[in-house]
Formats: sequence, C-alpha cells, structure tokens
Amino acid sequence: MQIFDTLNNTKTELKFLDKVTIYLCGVTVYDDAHIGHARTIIVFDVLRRFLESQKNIVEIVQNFTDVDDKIIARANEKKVSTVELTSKYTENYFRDFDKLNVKRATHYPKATEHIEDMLNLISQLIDKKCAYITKNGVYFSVSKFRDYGKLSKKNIKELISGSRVMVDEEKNDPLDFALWKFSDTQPIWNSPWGKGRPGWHIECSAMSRKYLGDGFDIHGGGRDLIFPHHENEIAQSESSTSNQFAKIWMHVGMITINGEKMSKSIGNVKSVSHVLENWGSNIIRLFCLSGHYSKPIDYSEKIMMENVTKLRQIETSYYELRLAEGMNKKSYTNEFVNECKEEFDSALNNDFNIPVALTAFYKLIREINSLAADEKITCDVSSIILPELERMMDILGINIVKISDDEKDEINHLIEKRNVYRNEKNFDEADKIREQIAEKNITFIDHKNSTRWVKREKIKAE
RNA sequence: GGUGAGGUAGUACAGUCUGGUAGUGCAUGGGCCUGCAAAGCCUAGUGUCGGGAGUUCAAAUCUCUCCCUCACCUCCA
Repeated sequence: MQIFDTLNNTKTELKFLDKVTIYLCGVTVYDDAHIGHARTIIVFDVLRRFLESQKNIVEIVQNFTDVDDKIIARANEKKVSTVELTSKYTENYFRDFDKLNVKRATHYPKATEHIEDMLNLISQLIDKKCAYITKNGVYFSVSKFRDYGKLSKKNIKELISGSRVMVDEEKNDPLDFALWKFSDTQPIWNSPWGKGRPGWHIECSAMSRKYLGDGFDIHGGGRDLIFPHHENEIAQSESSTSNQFAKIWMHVGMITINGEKMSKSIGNVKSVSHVLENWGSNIIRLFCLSGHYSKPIDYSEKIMMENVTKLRQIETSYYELRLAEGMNKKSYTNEFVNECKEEFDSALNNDFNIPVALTAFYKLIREINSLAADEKITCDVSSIILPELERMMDILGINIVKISDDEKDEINHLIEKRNVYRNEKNFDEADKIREQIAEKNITFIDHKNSTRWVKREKIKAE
C-alpha cells in the first residue's frame, strides 16, 4: 500500500510486518466534537477497516487530551471541575462516534493517566540536555534538535521572525516549547522539578511510545496539527530515542462550511451530534469520504442532499439482492464483480484514493440495479454479488437499515393483498396500502412481473 | 511576508507521480417501465483541463512564468 507521507513529501510504499500500528491524534475534551473531527476519525476508521479486510492486524491508538489550559478555562467558566468537564465530553465523544459507526480503537489513552510516562520522557530529555528548567517550567530546546522544521518545512529563522507568540524572557529561544508548566492550582501533579502539569505535545510522544514502541507505522491527524504539534512530537521523540518516530505521516484535510472556515466567531461550527440528528451516520460518512482525504472538502446542505440520493441507490440495490428469489437458468459469472473489487482495492492501495474506490462501488450498484430492472436478480446471482457489496459497505462503514423476519412476512402479505386489488383495478385500495406502508419508510418497487421493496433510513433533513 | 494545497463540464470530484487531444456521480434533456407513481434502467449534451510561453511527433499531465483561491505559520481534527 502506498500513502503520501507529509514528511518526505512523496508517496511512500508501506510494508507491514505482523501488524499495522497507527497513532491518531484525537480530541481535546472541552467541548462536543464537530464535523471536522468526524472527518479525520472516519478516514482512519475506513483505513483500519480496509487494512483489516486485507487480513492485517491493526493496532490503533487514539488519545484524549484531558489536561490543557483551555479545559481549565472552560471548567472555570462553567463552574465545574476539570474532571467533571472532561468526563462529560469523553462520554459525549463515544456517544457520537459509536453512532457514526466508528470502530473502537485498540487503546484510548488519556493524558492524565500517563503523567508518569511523560515525566520519564521529560527526565530523559533533560539528561540529554535537550530540555532545561526555568522558573516557569521545563522547556524543550529547539536548537538542540537539528531537524526541527522538517515536517512542516519551516526554517527556524522564519519562524522566529514571523512569531506571534508572547515572548517569554525566561526561555532561551522563543521557539522553545513547554514540556512541563509549573502551577499551584489544580489540576497539578508532582514532578522532580516542581508541581505543575504537562505541555500539550509531550503526551503524544509519551503515549505513542508506551503503546506502540519507539517507532510505528502511521501517525495521523488533521492537517492543522502539522505545526507545531507534530513537529514538536518528532523533536521530543527522536531526541530521546534517536530512532525514526513514525514511518508515515498521514494528514487529513480540513472541512469548510459553505466555503468558510469553521469557527466559533462565525458561529458555523457543525457539531457531530447536530449533524447526526439531521442526516445520520451514512450520509455523514459518504460526505466525509467524498473527496481525497488529504484535500479540503466543503460542507453544504446541497452536498449532503446529493449524498442522500446516493444512499437511496445503495439501499435499493442492497434490498434487491437481499430479497432475491428463485434461480436463474443462465449462470451469472463473477467477472464483473471481480473487476469492481479490483478497482476498489487498488484505488485504496494507491494513497487511499476513496473517491476512486467509491466510483467502483457505485459501478457495482449500477450493475445490480441494471440487473434488477431486467428482473435478473435471483438467489444464485445475489450470492455472487452480495458478499462483495457487503464487503465494500463494511469497509466504508455504511449500515443499511435491516428488517426483522416478522416485518418481512407482513410486507409480503401486504404486497399480495395490493396485487389482488391491482388485478381487480381497485387502485384506490391498492394505493392505500402503498401509503400505509410508506409511513414505515418502506417503498414498493414495481418491476414488470414482481414487486420488491426497500426499507429506507429516515433522514430528518431530507 | 513565509510554507503548503488547489484552480478540470451547471455542480461535486477523479485523472497529473508512470505524457498519447478528458472521465465518474449529482443536476439537466429525451426515451423505456407503470393504472398512476416511486424506484430504476437506457440514452444525449455540455469542457479551448486558470492565462501565457517552452520541451516533445504528442502536454490536463513535464519545465518556466504570471494571475486567482484557500489553509497553516497562535489553540485548533
């Protein structure tokens, strides 16, 4: 598999050994997750599902930042403890992302539960003279790491001149960043250098090492984390181990809202829970996967509606296969299905090109609907196509509304009843049945000689 | 100012690495199917691939240059 590596600025072949190890920068739990968080996490969820479908064992670590100045400020504002605040939003995170059909990561380490690991790492950096102590805290000395700026392609001189950071006279260099900040107010922990709390970047270096070792396959996150967060992680981790940190840096593009940046001041932040409420997980996933992962995508109602159309097509073809009956005299070969599968997989293997994979997916959908139009979907045909359709849907994380056997019997009964009315040309009664069943989100599909049906997901915003 | 990503049909995207005069979805037109619908199928049209120059038998693709957009450079997925 090839993935574009931000560090080397080139597509890089990834060879996995016994398992694939991934570290994904998660969220700071001081507020509800928004659609931008969802995109990054969904992209990695699909990556994980794809790798697993290729028989790889995937170990994925996604952190929660639960100690941070912003958290403290928000907790004070709301007059709650930081623990109350972070546990609430951590719960909300799982509520939202379970609904988004995101598979749980292998580990969800929290910063506050790994203070020891961070202190050990900081000690090592001090021992190696890569860090120093001031009256405000412990700082990483950027000048001691020769490759600083290699990820974000920044040179240190420019960073200093363009720096908008408040100058801290205690620091040796304006670019130096905090590993540990001294403080007397909660939340604080003891350290060999004084009470305080960790800086933001150190947690990922410490926790990735704890769970994945000194080097691992893929480090992911949103593009906006490249500088300074990931740059600083590299500096910390590679200074302490002298090993290569991540083999590949994979960054996911931003989401804009109607062409504008998502921001609190504009008031256009789309929370996951809000978008879920209106559109549901399938539409959100199709939307988040609609452009190449590395490029920005724009959120708008119009785009979401287009994805509703696509979901409807998926539902239709899925039910056509599911409700197949009888056997076909002419055997259906799996040639076309294999072609779609091949295109789907090779697209994903080529820098995880999801839009191209989706084209192969929709190609299969069209084939199914085309066969269905000719009433050629029989059990034998379905048994060839359905497993592949389900495999693709599973990789994409698309969940079609299922139906119980009881409901199925009831619907088949109603179809028979309706057909009797239709034969009698009693269309008023026949249409009544159609309207009645529509309330349960079931749509009849009348082919030439038979009637099929689809149970549709109810989409509030539609 | 610096760095990066982009500018391809009405629209959203792919194709650029690995040159061979453009694809896919949605939307639109026409047809089919239907008792009417819905769903779907079939079919059609639309682009001087941001401008210009260069290399080449051949450029959306490589090189140079100009214009424009966006993101990041401060917390940010």
